[in-house]
Amino acid sequence: MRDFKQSVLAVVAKIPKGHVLSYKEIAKRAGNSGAARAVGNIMKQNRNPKVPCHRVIHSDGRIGGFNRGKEFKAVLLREEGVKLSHRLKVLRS
DNA sequence: TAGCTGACGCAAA
DNA sequence: ATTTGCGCCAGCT
Repeated sequence: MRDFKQSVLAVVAKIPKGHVLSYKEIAKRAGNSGAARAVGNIMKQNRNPKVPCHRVIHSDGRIGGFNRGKEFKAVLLREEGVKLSHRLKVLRS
Protein backbone atom coordinates (compact mmCIF):
# COMPACT_ATOMS: atom_id res chain seq x y z
CA MET A 1 0.00 0.00 0.00
CA ARG A 2 1.93 2.92 1.29
CA ASP A 3 5.09 1.09 0.46
CA PHE A 4 3.89 0.75 -3.07
CA LYS A 5 3.11 4.41 -3.23
CA GLN A 6 6.53 5.19 -1.86
CA SER A 7 8.13 2.99 -4.49
CA VAL A 8 6.14 4.59 -7.23
CA LEU A 9 7.13 8.03 -6.09
CA ALA A 10 10.76 6.96 -5.92
CA VAL A 11 10.66 5.47 -9.39
CA VAL A 12 9.03 8.53 -10.87
CA ALA A 13 11.55 10.72 -9.13
CA LYS A 14 14.26 8.65 -10.78
CA ILE A 15 13.00 9.29 -14.26
CA PRO A 16 15.77 11.20 -16.07
CA LYS A 17 14.98 14.36 -17.93
CA GLY A 18 13.84 13.76 -21.45
CA HIS A 19 12.49 10.38 -20.52
CA VAL A 20 8.98 9.21 -20.07
CA LEU A 21 7.73 6.06 -18.44
CA SER A 22 4.35 4.49 -18.80
CA TYR A 23 2.22 3.90 -15.76
CA LYS A 24 2.56 0.24 -16.30
CA GLU A 25 6.33 0.41 -16.37
CA ILE A 26 6.31 2.35 -13.17
CA ALA A 27 3.95 -0.09 -11.58
CA LYS A 28 6.24 -2.86 -12.63
CA ARG A 29 9.23 -1.16 -11.07
CA ALA A 30 7.23 -0.39 -7.99
CA GLY A 31 6.64 -4.06 -7.52
CA ASN A 32 3.17 -4.44 -8.96
CA SER A 33 3.15 -4.91 -12.67
CA GLY A 34 -0.59 -4.73 -12.88
CA ALA A 35 -1.13 -1.68 -10.74
CA ALA A 36 -0.91 0.83 -13.54
CA ARG A 37 -4.27 2.20 -12.63
CA ALA A 38 -3.34 2.58 -9.02
CA VAL A 39 -0.21 4.39 -10.11
CA GLY A 40 -2.28 6.90 -11.97
CA ASN A 41 -4.37 7.39 -8.92
CA ILE A 42 -1.30 7.98 -6.81
CA MET A 43 0.06 10.50 -9.28
CA LYS A 44 -3.15 12.36 -9.23
CA GLN A 45 -2.95 12.51 -5.49
CA ASN A 46 0.72 13.35 -5.54
CA ARG A 47 1.69 16.95 -5.16
CA ASN A 48 5.37 16.55 -4.60
CA PRO A 49 7.60 18.74 -6.82
CA LYS A 50 10.31 16.13 -6.38
CA VAL A 51 8.14 13.79 -8.37
CA PRO A 52 7.99 14.73 -12.06
CA CYS A 53 4.59 13.20 -12.60
CA HIS A 54 4.46 14.98 -15.94
CA ARG A 55 6.95 12.43 -17.21
CA VAL A 56 4.48 9.69 -16.71
CA ILE A 57 2.41 8.82 -19.73
CA HIS A 58 0.34 6.04 -21.21
CA SER A 59 1.96 2.92 -22.54
CA ASP A 60 0.74 4.08 -25.93
CA GLY A 61 3.01 7.06 -25.66
CA ARG A 62 0.16 9.47 -25.31
CA ILE A 63 -0.22 11.84 -22.45
CA GLY A 64 -2.43 10.57 -19.73
CA GLY A 65 -3.84 13.32 -17.64
CA PHE A 66 -2.65 15.84 -15.17
CA ASN A 67 -3.67 17.63 -12.04
CA ARG A 68 -2.81 20.90 -13.59
CA GLY A 69 -4.12 20.28 -17.06
CA LYS A 70 -2.72 18.04 -19.72
CA GLU A 71 -1.72 21.01 -21.78
CA PHE A 72 0.78 22.10 -19.19
CA LYS A 73 2.13 18.60 -19.02
CA ALA A 74 2.52 18.44 -22.78
CA VAL A 75 4.41 21.70 -22.82
CA LEU A 76 6.63 20.56 -20.00
CA LEU A 77 7.53 17.39 -21.82
CA ARG A 78 8.19 19.31 -24.98
CA GLU A 79 10.51 21.56 -23.08
CA GLU A 80 12.36 18.57 -21.72
CA GLY A 81 12.98 17.13 -25.12
CA VAL A 82 10.05 14.80 -25.45
CA LYS A 83 8.37 15.67 -28.67
CA LEU A 84 4.72 14.85 -28.46
CA SER A 85 3.79 15.45 -32.05
CA HIS A 86 0.19 15.28 -31.15
CA ARG A 87 -0.08 11.54 -31.19
CA LEU A 88 3.46 10.33 -31.27
CA LYS A 89 4.56 7.23 -29.48
CA VAL A 90 7.64 8.32 -27.65
CA LEU A 91 7.94 5.97 -24.75
CA ARG A 92 11.68 5.85 -24.25
CA SER A 93 13.84 4.04 -21.74
C1' DT B 1 -14.63 -1.45 7.59
C1' DA B 2 -16.70 -1.29 3.00
C1' DG B 3 -17.37 0.96 -1.23
C1' DC B 4 -16.32 4.17 -4.93
C1' DT B 5 -13.11 6.33 -8.01
C1' DG B 6 -9.73 6.63 -11.44
C1' DA B 7 -3.78 10.66 -14.73
C1' DC B 8 -4.32 2.77 -17.04
C1' DG B 9 -3.97 -1.33 -20.07
C1' DC B 10 -5.39 -4.67 -23.16
C1' DA B 11 -8.72 -7.43 -25.87
C1' DA B 12 -12.47 -7.63 -28.73
C1' DA B 13 -15.94 -5.67 -32.10
C1' DA C 1 -7.09 2.53 -37.57
C1' DT C 2 -10.77 3.48 -34.08
C1' DT C 3 -14.04 2.79 -30.69
C1' DT C 4 -16.14 0.12 -26.86
C1' DG C 5 -15.98 -2.88 -22.93
C1' DC C 6 -13.84 -5.32 -19.18
C1' DG C 7 -10.27 -6.13 -15.86
C1' DC C 8 -7.04 -4.76 -12.06
C1' DC C 9 -4.96 -2.49 -8.02
C1' DA C 10 -4.13 0.83 -4.58
C1' DG C 11 -5.63 5.01 -2.56
C1' DC C 12 -9.20 7.97 -0.76
C1' DT C 13 -13.82 9.17 1.42
